[in-house]
Amino acid sequence: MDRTNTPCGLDVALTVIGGKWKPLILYHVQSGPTRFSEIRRRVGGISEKILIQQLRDLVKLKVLLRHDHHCVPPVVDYALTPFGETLVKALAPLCAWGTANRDVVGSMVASASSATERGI
Amino acid sequence: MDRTNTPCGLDVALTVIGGKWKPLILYHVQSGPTRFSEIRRRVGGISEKILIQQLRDLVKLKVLLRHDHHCVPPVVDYALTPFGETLVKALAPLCAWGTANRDVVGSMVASASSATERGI
DNA sequence: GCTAGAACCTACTAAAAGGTAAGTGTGAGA
DNA sequence: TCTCACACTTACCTTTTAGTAGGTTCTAGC
Repeated sequence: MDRTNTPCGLDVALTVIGGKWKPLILYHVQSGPTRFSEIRRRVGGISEKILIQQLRDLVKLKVLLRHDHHCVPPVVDYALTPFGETLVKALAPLCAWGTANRDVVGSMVASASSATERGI
Repeated sequence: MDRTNTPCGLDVALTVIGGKWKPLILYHVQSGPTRFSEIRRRVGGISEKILIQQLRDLVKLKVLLRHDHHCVPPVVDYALTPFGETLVKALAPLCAWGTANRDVVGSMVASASSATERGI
């Protein structure tokens, strides 16, 4: 899915934060370096496989920095890069919008799906 | 995919603008009421089925307003609602971020995929 | 010795999203 | 009459994304 060649920058942004869990990961990592297991606990409901996959994606995109402490048992933490911080800053208004409109959107999603379930 | 019950508002926002084409649709509609065929031409590369699906989603979420002129051959246009405009405003910084970082992200996506293609 | 926890990996499966190709009814222009 | 454009709909297929269930290597604690 190459969405990096359109007039609208949102496509670029969505290649970075698209997916079910990436925004949540970013949200829970912005407070500072966070360990893998800590992210998993905070996010909740995510499988390890998916979490690793998404973290790797974000590292490849240079949004997150992976810091392996090279000890046994393993200790690894993830933190925002400066680039990642610019992204999080750009994300803030959208996050606020979502928070302000959670109930509105939630009820509309619910009514839309119940309507289609009833075949309307 | 219910993402409307998390501490982070981004999930709410992504239920609205998630998907391959929605941001692009929003982008091309923000200038004023736009006809279906005009949106299709502007977006480019989208199939009619998907465009209709996405437009319907956005109408259900009360982000867009569908105006059917009830004439034959059919004339229908889509415009942002006031609610949709608050969303577009919240989206602006992210859009700017994407535009500013298109080349950076694009090259990183490219190098990441070529790396995996080579089995690295 | 046995278990738990750390941070992963691998195969397989399920669900969601997107895409293709066809068809609908109508009227204006060639 | 024939075709085109309009705004869709339907059935079917492919791709992408997410989830499940197992395994690995190592150490500390019981």
